[in-house]
Amino acid sequence: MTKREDRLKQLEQRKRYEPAEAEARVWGRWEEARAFHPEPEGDPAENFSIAVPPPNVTGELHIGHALNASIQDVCARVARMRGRNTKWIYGTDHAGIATQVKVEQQLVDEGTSREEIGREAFAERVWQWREQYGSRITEQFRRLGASLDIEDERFTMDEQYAKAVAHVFVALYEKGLVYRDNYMVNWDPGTRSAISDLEVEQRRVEDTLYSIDYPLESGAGSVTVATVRPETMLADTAIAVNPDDERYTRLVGEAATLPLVGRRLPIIADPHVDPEFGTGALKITPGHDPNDFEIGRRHGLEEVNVIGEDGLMSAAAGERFAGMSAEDARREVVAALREGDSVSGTRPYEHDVPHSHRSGRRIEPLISLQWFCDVGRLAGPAIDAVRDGTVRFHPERPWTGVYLDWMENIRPWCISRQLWWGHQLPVWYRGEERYVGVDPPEGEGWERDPDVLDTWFSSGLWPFATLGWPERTDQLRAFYPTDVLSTARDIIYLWVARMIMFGIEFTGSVPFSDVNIHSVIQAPDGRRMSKSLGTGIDPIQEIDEHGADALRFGLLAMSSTQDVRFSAQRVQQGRDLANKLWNASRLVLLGVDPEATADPAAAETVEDRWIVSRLERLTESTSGLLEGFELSRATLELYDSFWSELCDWYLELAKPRLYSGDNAAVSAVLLHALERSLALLHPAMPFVTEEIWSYLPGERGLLALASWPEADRGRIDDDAEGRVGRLIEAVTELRRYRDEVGAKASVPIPVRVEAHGYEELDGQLARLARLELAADGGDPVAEVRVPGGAVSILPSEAFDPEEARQRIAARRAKLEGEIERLERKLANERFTQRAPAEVVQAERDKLAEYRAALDAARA
RNA sequence: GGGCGGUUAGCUCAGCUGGUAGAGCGCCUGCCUUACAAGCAGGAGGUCGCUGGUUCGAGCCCAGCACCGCCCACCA
Repeated sequence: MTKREDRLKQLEQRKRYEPAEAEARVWGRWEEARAFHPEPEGDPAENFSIAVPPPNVTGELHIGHALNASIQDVCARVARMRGRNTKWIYGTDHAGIATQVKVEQQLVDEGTSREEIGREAFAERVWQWREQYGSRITEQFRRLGASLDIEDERFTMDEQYAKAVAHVFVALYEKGLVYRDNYMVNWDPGTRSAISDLEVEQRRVEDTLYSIDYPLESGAGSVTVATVRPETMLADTAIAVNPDDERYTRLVGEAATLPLVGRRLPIIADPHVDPEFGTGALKITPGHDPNDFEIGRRHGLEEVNVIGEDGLMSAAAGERFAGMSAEDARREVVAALREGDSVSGTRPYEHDVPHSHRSGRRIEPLISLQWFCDVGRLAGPAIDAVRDGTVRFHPERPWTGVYLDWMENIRPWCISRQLWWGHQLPVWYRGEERYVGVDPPEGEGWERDPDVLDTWFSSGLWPFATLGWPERTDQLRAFYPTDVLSTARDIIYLWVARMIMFGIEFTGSVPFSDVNIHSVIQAPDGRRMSKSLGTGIDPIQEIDEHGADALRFGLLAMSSTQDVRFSAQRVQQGRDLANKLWNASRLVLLGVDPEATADPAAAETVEDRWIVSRLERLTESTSGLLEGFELSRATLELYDSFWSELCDWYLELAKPRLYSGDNAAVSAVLLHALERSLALLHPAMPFVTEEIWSYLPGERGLLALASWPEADRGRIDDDAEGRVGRLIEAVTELRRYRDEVGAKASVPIPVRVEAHGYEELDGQLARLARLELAADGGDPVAEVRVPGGAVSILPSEAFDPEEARQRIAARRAKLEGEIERLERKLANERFTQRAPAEVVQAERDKLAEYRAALDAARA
């Protein structure tokens, strides 16, 4: 037995596609060939590169990662097949807060804490954690078939990467774009760190709104203010009213006395105050409220801090309250005010309150000494790049607008974090001296700033820092700028915008030209998919059950431009398609002439020309859809064409010739159709297509490295498409007739074809519709309209004539209804006069067709 | 408070520049037809959220309303 015969025997025995077994083997072949590891040759214009959004090192692949990986893999595989030197940049993110929290939890479980073991030991623990779990996500990407350059893995805390981060910080500092300032920040009591505006989320909260009377200094009564946070009154430094509020005009310039504290509070006028709210008088607490902070700076007010970074009341709160938690202080302050009879009212009050996205704790606005990045000055070129199309969002609407709106109103970014895991600031202090530099300062006595950078600061450098920037490496020269970035919408501001800003600022070019924003996949019941809710779906489990190709197909098919619910049926559809591909391939490969090779030019019949033509159209359309990132449409169209056209029609049409002695031509066409289908489906379903590819005759390399088909318009054949199209319609009509009149499946019906256009196809018509062609045979008992005429049904025992009569009556009724509708439409002068001539003509043609059909149905 | 998106067959979703609605799954009927029962053939099922408007003609355009969801926002 030759090797080839052995392979075919194997194929014959494998009646089902078993993904688990095939996938491991196929991955091995790719890896052995180092198919996804490019050499840094050529230039970015001819090469293709795409940087994966780096997952958290300690994380696991979730369904969103799986979708995004499928999308990026389609892009990478198509580019690779097009012969472009393709690099899909791989790596993970140190994910400051998220990782630190996990490791801290581990320490707590061991009965210790990060404070106890110290900063250095803590960092070591995190690195250990990474060693332990860092490879898990890589393995998961493998299972999915993602053609990442896994050999060349990066990590945002790598030494080289850290150097890039420090370099950027220092450069921005030297330009004055990074600075240290005492400013109001979002303090997260949970992580005990400042966080940026983007890490804050609003939550609906039930509070109590207290009305408090502040006596006027003049002794002439009091001013009543409203607050949900009475404990902050201890830090009040003014009372503000609206300048147009006539009730208070007289009081502006006077002062009130702060109860419990005795501080003198000037009464000031500021347009921020809404006269409609409460009494129209607002207590101003510049130290603990972002609005009041702004008002305070406008009016040069004193900034008092009564709540510390530990969440406890500070000494400035006074002896009575110092050391209490803010919550305790609230109760005590209210009690004290009540003693003084200063509380004039309370009412329940529901409003939005900022919370930490990370810890879930209520944000404590504080004035704190932090580092900021003046992104406003980096935004200009990043806005222009999107405006002029250098960077394009897909879909363009609404994301271009979303991006631009945010960028145009961008505010300073607080970049320092009071954490231990992350890029420590390259800043040192010695007394009043400050040193900022990539390398540590010379000399004794320098102390390094303990803060680390916001994780998104380092992520913002991802597309170029992964390639070795700021060194001018071969990788950078070959693959930067990258081509595509794909992500969900939730990190457009956090990540995408910052990459564009940093990319332009530091490399002089945008980091990518196309940004694909994909769906967010929700749980099947419409809730958010999340581990804590128990609504998550594990992609690896899906792969175990249905295969990677099935999951990939399902995800690509279900995603679109809007959020979608996870659809198990789509995954199943993918599994079915993989199996269908497998079995259709068995039919072809086991039946084909052993000497044959794929050749569309071998087409000898109209149906051969038809499938060749259809495949060219499919090729053209698939390429177009993929270029426009319409992956869902592309995937579903491929499914439909392969299943309905190639399998349901062409394979059935080809069978008689395939099984005849003279099957050389049909073999060549079948192999062509199979090769073309495998190539087009490979980016979406790489495993099964690669597996089948290995069974094709002849010496051939990997499908992953084969060339992407280019549509040949010269092979598009309108005549063949028209004729086979009519054949399909006729067969369907006749099958429906058979079914309706209850003809037994196994008994052919005698007929006489009285239609033109079936010259080379009447044999196929008879076979597929199970007819017996007769030249004569007496008077027909019925007629079935088919394109180009009718098929007369001759008397036989194949069905019940009464059934047939009823069917004809029903058909006549339907046709009469249609005719009436069209007649009415065409009698309407406003339609015939105003509608375009071709539309009117089309309606007339349709009417004529229906009338002819009705006429024929009289038989 | 501002903005964006959704509402189409029992379920999940398509529907490009307006010309009498599509897919998968599910359902019904008939088939183990030698690639595939994870299959084949046929079928039923929709007043396209509501109300107006523009148009010869609206799922598609305009206005308003209802419900659902998301994003942004410094009214205590």
